[in-house]
Amino acid sequence: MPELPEVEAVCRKLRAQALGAQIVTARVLRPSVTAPQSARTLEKKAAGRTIEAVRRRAKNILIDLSGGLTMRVHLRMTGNLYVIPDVRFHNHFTRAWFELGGGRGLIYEDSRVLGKIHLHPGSEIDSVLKGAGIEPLSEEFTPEWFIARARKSRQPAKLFLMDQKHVAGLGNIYAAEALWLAKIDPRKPLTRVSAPRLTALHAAIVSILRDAVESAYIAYTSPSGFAEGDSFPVEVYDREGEPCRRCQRPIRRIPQGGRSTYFCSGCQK
DNA sequence: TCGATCCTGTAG
DNA sequence: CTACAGGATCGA
Repeated sequence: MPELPEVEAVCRKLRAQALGAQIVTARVLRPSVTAPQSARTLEKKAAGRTIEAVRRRAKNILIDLSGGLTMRVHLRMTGNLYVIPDVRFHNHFTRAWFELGGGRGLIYEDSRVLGKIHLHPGSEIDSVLKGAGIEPLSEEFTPEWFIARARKSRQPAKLFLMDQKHVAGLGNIYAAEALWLAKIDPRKPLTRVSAPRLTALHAAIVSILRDAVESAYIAYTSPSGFAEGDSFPVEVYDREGEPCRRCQRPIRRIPQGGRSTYFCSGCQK
């Protein structure tokens, strides 16, 4: 579920619902979620603190707590974090819950339990996140920056986009979508892509992420409270064998870095 | 740069 | 049953 847009949407919603709330009790149902940190320590240290801010850096959700502690949540593949009216009604995929004032619940659910919840002193956060690449929706992410960076890597385009140390936040879906929009072959190193086309890729990344944040936010704000999957209109992802909407040739699926890459070999050169 | 690994659910 | 999953890390 989560790439940058979904993580951003989760943050926005948490801000609207949990800012200023106190964590009355914390409970970790699956200790592997906090490993290598101690689940009991998180339970003890989070209890009694107030949620002062909710921020996002790369795909990390940063929840600043009173007393100078920050709870860092990484959703990985199947994690989700949201508020429910009554903490007692969490489902069986819940791996940790936090009782908020008034009996509401901040729920961390994660069917595959690949995600993480870690506690850090506020002073430690910068060093923990220092490996994360540039924020693609920030002012600093310019075409010039992107072209310079792309020229330094010989990775295939798709792997470059998914490598969090370059640009933070793109995942398997939006990396493929951006390459389709910019008409770039995912196997081709960006060192061999022209500057105009890299500029197009930069623009594709920004516009896709912007749109996807809105789609994800709308999906999460839908009547059900939170939604499974958003309605962002994908052009290639999970469309193997279906016709490319530009040139009608069938979308292909190939393995790259142990993941599936979807693309159109007709118009992505 | 590839493969295995973390863990569980679901689709074919 | 097998394959695969919107992520990231580690060792060969």
